[in-house]
Amino acid sequence: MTFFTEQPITAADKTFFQLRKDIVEGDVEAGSKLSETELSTKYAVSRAVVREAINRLEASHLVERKANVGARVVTLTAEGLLELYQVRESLEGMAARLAAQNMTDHEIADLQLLLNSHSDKVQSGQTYYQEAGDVDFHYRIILGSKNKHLISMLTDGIYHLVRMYRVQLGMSGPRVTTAFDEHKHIVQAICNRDAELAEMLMRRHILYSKSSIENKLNL
Amino acid sequence: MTFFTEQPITAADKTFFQLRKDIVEGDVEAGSKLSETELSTKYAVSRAVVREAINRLEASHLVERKANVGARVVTLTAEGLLELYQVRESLEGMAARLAAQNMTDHEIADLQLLLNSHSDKVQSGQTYYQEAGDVDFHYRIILGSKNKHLISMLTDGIYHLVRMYRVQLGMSGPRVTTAFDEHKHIVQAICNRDAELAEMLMRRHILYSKSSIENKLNL
DNA sequence: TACCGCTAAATTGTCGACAATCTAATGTTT
DNA sequence: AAACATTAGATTGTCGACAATTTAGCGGTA
Repeated sequence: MTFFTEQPITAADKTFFQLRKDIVEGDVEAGSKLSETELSTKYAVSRAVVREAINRLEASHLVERKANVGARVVTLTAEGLLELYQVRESLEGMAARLAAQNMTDHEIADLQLLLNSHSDKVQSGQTYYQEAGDVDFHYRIILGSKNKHLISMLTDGIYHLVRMYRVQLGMSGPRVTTAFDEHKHIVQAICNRDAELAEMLMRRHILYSKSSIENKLNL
Repeated sequence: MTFFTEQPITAADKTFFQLRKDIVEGDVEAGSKLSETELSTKYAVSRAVVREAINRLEASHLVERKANVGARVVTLTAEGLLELYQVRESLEGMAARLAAQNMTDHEIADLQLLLNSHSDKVQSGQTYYQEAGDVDFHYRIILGSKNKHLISMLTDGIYHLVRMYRVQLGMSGPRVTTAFDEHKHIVQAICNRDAELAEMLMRRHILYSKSSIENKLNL
């Protein structure tokens, strides 16, 4: 998932996006070492751009780096999932609250349209589009918060990690049917400009989402 | 303020820390352009390490970068301050809640010792150490949350920006006397393992802190 | 005068080579 | 045999040079 707003300019951009995709989708194994020379031949660029890409991945918390030693892809653990969803619950709850205050009427109307299109797809059983739709839904609310730091922390940092857990633990999409109703209620709260309710519903929604993953993992 | 846990290894580390300090303390003006060649001569390193330092500063949200154009130090605005404290309130509130759950008894005892030493200094009117003490206080609670993502977001990202606002807007330290009492109550809540209260008190504490800055700025 | 294209200077992006550091294997000593 | 020192290989860190892009100034044209 490369968010539609960000498009690569330099070679370092392209390498970063590609490498991030490969990591999130598991083509580069979790926990594996990232050799700079190896990657530079693999992606046909110089070591300098690979280094820049790795630096950005480190800032995204997708790899960990030690000076004079190298970078490794993060490993997925149950504690990591717990910590991740703790901050996600707090941040996205806040995003929903701010979105209820700051989204324009037009943006809210668009959000409802998005939800309706999802409704059609859910009823016709197209689970394939569900994940992208879910990401899109959350993404719009995050942007709707209009808070630069919040947006950056979630879209640059947290979200790709969330996706990494989802993809690699074999959850093609979130709980399809029930999650849709939760989305609906959140949008309703935002539409009513009920900030506190929107936050609470979003927090609960993410809590459910975490439980769903945990159950499938029998942690 | 360079946190005591992080010590520079490579030249890029040193340059990053130095440049961050210069930006936060205003020696490099807010909004000014960061010329790579200029900085490389100034700090006596190659452009490559300057580029890496700038990349990290970008990840810290202290500079903004545009491809093929360059990097500029962020500008301080009233909206920026509002957005910053919104996320700070949420994140540090969360940190206090988790700290009440996850800090060891020993860590809590240490925190109380720190507070006592502050008490002495406040009574003897040593406002000079107040800011460092305040940072240290918040820093320990953040670490006490034991949540890797939360720690990283606050110490790597948010905190240096907060300090940049404080320093450049001429607030040598936070509201000395009243803030100390607030700290005391927060520690008390943590000591009682009262997570909800700790969160609430921390949020309020930060809210007051924001108001204090806003008043001094007559925004 | 205002607008457009062009050129030249300056700046950023990329590259390959060299230096510094770590790692692992080998050999040495107790 | 175990612990330590040494050394060779590989990997990361740093550097200066070149390529690509942007920016600003100049001249030309409507």
